[in-house]
Amino acid sequence: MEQIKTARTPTADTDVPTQIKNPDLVMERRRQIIDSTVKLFIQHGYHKTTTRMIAKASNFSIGSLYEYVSSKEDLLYLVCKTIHEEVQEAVENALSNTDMGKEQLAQVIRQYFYVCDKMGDHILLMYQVTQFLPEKWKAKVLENELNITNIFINALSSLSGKNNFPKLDDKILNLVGHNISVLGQMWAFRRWHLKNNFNIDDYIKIQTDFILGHIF
Amino acid sequence: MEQIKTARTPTADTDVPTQIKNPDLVMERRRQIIDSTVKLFIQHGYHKTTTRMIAKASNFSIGSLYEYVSSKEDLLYLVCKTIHEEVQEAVENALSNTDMGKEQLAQVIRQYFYVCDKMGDHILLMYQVTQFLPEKWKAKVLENELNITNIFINALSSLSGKNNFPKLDDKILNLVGHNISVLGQMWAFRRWHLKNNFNIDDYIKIQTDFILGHIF
DNA sequence: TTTATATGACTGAGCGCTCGTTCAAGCGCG
DNA sequence: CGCGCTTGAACGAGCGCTCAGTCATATAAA
Repeated sequence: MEQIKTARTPTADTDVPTQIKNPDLVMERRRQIIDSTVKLFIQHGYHKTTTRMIAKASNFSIGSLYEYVSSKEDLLYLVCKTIHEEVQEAVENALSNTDMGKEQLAQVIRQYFYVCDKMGDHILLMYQVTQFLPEKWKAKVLENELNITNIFINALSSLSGKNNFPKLDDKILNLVGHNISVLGQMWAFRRWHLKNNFNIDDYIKIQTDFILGHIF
Repeated sequence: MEQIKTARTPTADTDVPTQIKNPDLVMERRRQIIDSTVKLFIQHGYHKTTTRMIAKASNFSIGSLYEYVSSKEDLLYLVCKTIHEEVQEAVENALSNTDMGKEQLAQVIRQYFYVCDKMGDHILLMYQVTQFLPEKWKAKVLENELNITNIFINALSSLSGKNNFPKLDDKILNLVGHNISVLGQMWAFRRWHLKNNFNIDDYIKIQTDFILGHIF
């Protein structure tokens, strides 16, 4: 089975317009802005965070904020994109160049679940906030989400039929990939219950057994 | 393992205050209001749905609306509660009185997944909207969510160690119950991708294999 | 070096508008 | 009349976003 391409996003955010001429300045300032905005969105949610709060937290005037970003919705998109980039990078780092085996897959899962633990607030934020994106941005964000899931699907399919693993249908591999994605995120969005009963290592152990149990 | 109690909610909504004296009238009118509100929330989301829209859709004046419900947030709570009641009832109906076996569990899962399919919009709404509840209501809603999950956990534990099924740790059963819950909901909140690749029966088949594969 | 001019990042008062909520007045029935 | 219920105009807090203006710095001319 051929690998699904994961479209890599350019580091520059050319898709969101700005009034400022100097591109380096745009990068730097947007960093500041996005960082403060993520914190505020996590703390107060999207709607209760005002553009004035964002400006203040990033040490700008509102006017200045709107030189770097053309609307609150565009800013939301930048936030989502940044979070996805961070998750994707972390998971890709867990992929070794060595052949994929059962143990390597477990490693990737572990790494991903650790990211979900570390970035729990961010994952929750994504779930809460995607709905407010205008359609054009929403499509991009779902594409990014799919890119991450595809990492798992590719990992799975690269060991399907190899060694002593059964050759599995693409549909099944696809769905299992999604399951891995979602079971990681579940640690974030059900933490109100899970954290009372498990620590992250318990969770990883049981879920890895759960996932691998079926297939092998 | 003893069954976890699923606290049954009273049908009357005594927790949300009203100005109207006649309780039957309150029940009837609130039904109307909640029904229209669910539709509007699904269509436009919580914030873009105005109280005026709600009033108009339920054939009330805004003033009247506020006689039956004390705030938009309270109304949101009633909506969430109603949705949970509907899901819970449907799943409980799938529980037969006969002893739980592998096939019975599969039936419960199937029934639940069908509910998730039918109520996809509602499930999505719950995910989008819980965050806007004031703390006191949020706790209640999460409790209701847990009640539904506990149905699965109880079903699982009632066949743990029986017949030729392995005796499993409570922690594992607990987590698998949550997995069933979430994998059902996943059909709703990832439908933007899943519906392109599966129909609900494919989905149920593969996911049931996935879930049962680990345990037995 | 000094002076004039141009550039563009930055400022914040304020505009236009929306929305949740209230309340004084009205209505119909016993 | 009194009571229960209904009405919708009015309120005012709060929001995203704009734009006329300031000021530090770069460049050009004298």
